[in-house]
Amino acid sequence: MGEPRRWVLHVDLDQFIAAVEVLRRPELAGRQVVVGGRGDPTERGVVATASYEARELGVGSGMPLRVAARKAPEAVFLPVDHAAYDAASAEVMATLRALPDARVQVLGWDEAFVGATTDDPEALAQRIRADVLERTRLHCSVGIGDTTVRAKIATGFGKPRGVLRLTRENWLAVMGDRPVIDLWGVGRRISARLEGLGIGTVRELAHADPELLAGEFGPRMGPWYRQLGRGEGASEVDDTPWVARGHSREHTFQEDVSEPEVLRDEVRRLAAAVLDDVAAEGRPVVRVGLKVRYAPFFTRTHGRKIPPTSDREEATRAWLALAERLEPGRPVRLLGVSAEMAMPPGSREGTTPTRAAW
DNA sequence: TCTGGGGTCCTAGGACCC
DNA sequence: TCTGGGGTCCTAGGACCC
Repeated sequence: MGEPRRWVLHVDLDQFIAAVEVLRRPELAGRQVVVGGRGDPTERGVVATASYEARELGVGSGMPLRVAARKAPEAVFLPVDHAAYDAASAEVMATLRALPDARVQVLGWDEAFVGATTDDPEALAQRIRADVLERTRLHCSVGIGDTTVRAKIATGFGKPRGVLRLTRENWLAVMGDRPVIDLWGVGRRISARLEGLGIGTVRELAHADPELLAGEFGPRMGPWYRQLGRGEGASEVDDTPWVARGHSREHTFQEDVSEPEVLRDEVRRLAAAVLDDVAAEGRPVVRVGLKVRYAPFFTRTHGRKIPPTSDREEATRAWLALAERLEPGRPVRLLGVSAEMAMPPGSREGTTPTRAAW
């Protein structure tokens, strides 16, 4: 047991979206459930979450719905229901905040770090699992670590409904021989570039030449990847309120669109939704962006800094001006509209690169 | 297989200025 | 004339996460 000390716990709900859907439709328990898009597997869209039963057939997050339907023809397909997940998530986070002397840093709908001082982190983890289950009827897994990075990785080994501890002492024993892509923050591309440097495992990354990494990835990301390989990072949970940098909306057309007037209407529609989100923050727009994905799948972005404005007409004109840059007649698959807002004075700037995910 | 939507941050390169 | 060096701002694109 030992002396009380600081711990980071990472709480992650098990198949969160699918679990929320099953809660309100108990008849779906034990069935193959796939949530994504508008719930129509003949449409353009991807899987948000699949139940474990569907995963057994090879259905996974990010997979096109049409592919999922081929792999799991018997599955129940449901539309994404943001409001329902928002509500369930709020209950989970409230449960965590009710823990005594705990700092809570929300990472997403179904994830949070909890910082606490205890001599028995496993007992705390089990209490969290019990509290969350009692209050929300949702199961979760908990990773225990001496850094946020290790806690986050530990959760994956605990799933489902489990608890695992990962610290400086056992990090390399557990992770050393695994491929770097298992690290949080290393994806397919970075993994391939590391492979090109002869770095394939977490242990090799942990011991890699810092100069080599800086040369390949730059002065910030190079050192950051080496730190990741060592499981190092923040050891304290940051529970200061998060200030959104921006808002965006995008839409994939069910069929490609070439008509300029249809595209302009879509820009106006997306802009209105973005401006609603921006208005809720009460900060002016300082930069506008337009994203276009031409058929079959070629994406471009256009952006422009603008004089700070909270005027809807003015902002909308800025987006429509960007839309003038669309290539006339070229079939468009997706349009997106984004806004960056002025940061309030004294607000926290980004800390580490993986802050990106939060 | 045919590829959503909402975020965040990093990097490279050009423009511009002294 | 055959061309510096550094800093800052801006834009586009890349990568990652849930």
